[in-house]
Amino acid sequence: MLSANSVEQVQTYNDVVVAFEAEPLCLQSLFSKQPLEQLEAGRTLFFEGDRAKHLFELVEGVLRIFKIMADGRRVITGFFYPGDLVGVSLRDRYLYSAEAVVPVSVRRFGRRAFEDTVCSSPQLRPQLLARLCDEMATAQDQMVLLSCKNAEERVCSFLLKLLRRKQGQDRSCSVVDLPMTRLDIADYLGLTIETVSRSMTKLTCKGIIAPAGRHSICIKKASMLAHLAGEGDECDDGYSSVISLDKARRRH
Amino acid sequence: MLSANSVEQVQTYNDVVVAFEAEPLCLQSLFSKQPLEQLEAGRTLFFEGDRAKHLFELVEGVLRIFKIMADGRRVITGFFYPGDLVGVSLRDRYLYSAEAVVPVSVRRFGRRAFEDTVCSSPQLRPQLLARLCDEMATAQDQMVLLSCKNAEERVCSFLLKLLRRKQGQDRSCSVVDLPMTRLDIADYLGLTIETVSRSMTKLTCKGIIAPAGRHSICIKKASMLAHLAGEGDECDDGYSSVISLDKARRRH
DNA sequence: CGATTTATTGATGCGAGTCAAGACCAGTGG
DNA sequence: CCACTGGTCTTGACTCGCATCAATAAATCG
Repeated sequence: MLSANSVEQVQTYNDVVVAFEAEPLCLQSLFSKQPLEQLEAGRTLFFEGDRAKHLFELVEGVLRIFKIMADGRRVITGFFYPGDLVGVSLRDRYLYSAEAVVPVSVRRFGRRAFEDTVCSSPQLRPQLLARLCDEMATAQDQMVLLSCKNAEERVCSFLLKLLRRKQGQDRSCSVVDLPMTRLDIADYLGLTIETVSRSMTKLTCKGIIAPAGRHSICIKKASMLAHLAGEGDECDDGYSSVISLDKARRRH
Repeated sequence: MLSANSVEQVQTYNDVVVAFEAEPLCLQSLFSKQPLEQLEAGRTLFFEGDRAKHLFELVEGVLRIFKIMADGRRVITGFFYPGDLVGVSLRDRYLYSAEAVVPVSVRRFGRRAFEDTVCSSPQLRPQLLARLCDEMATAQDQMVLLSCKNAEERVCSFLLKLLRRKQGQDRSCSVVDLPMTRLDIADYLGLTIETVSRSMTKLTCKGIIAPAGRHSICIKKASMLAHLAGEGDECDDGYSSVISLDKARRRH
């Protein structure tokens, strides 16, 4: 298995060179020749605190990324979906644990080799930076959500994010699936399962969503969802921020 | 002013070359020859959404980093202190606004030049990655705080962080100053000023802290503070996380 | 010194957590 | 096929922490 890995490694490096000359190279292509690894639902890919020897490309399935607090509470800091790279933002140890929500397949790549390859390529370097910045932006969005959105807004934000991801690949499809459990969603949104459940019931009553089995829902009114998510017209320019300083100091 | 800047730029590049050959080079040294810029308290360094043309080294003072939501609410995602680099985790636009909490002095550096210089230096590259990972780790800690800590734990965590920063430079000094207002603290911790105030009063009554003027406090019992912050023995190994899954599903 | 901003303290209400019961599923095996 | 079982989800009743509203008190500044 180890020797097989070495062979793959060489092939990958060849690919890099070829791609470097001809086609536009992307970070994922580094992984493309690595063998697929399967992980059944509920299994752990790596633990928080473990030495971070590898990065992973998630090929299929969904991962949950979480920390366990001293008192046993779990905080899910994110979900990863096919195409995502897991572990780009780490030093020598994993900052979090990663578990398979559903059966998962990943490709593995040595962190050191990854960094070396990326750093030596003027094409890949900015892509790595961009990835990190995206992660950072996502983390900040989550902080905003946790700081000052109420239960309904949180659930709407979550559903909206899933919808947009779905529509990125298949426009005009408004059925999103929720592979994770209610407990996963609750731990991600900083709520309890009961509150998540109640919020979704409320949205169903309003006709904004319609349940389609336990692990998928149909978005009936995406615009309403966006409105309720509190992500309305993101007025991010300087003037608006100055103006709004004397406005609402309310929390909910 | 512009021409003066250009001259400084050249000197900086010379420095880079010299340092590259001789002494251990750090990211801050890139800024060392840039002119100091002053910013009075309350002034904005840059706005969320502006084109990110520069990075900044904070030389003196404190910055608050925040986003304004559509309804006018403000979320402070972090504070920056002397020695910090502002803007390392950004694409082409600032993700947040930055304001001076107190009079501030910064050095400015072109983002493009910064990235080019850093990427071409094998010494600086890992430092940049490390910075980004630190930012990411900080953001995740904040997400944990916002997800499942109560008011008192949040305030304790905040004070503890300030204490540790202080002790990093001056051990055995237990008086930390709070240059920011209660409103800043509240917007950072996802609370209201009243709750922040009440929490600190409670800590005072317990003899854990003692107010020393409005903008500084004395930490009487650092260990108690750490305990109340809920950051006790961070049991981060894999086994503990498995064990604790069936434990407490409580939030406060 | 008053004027204004900022912080503290108190009274009250609401949103979400908690506790508990029941519904809706898979599976599994009789 | 149905009964049984363990797990997940929903719904209801109640509680409590923190937000809200309001009134002082303390600090800062012209």
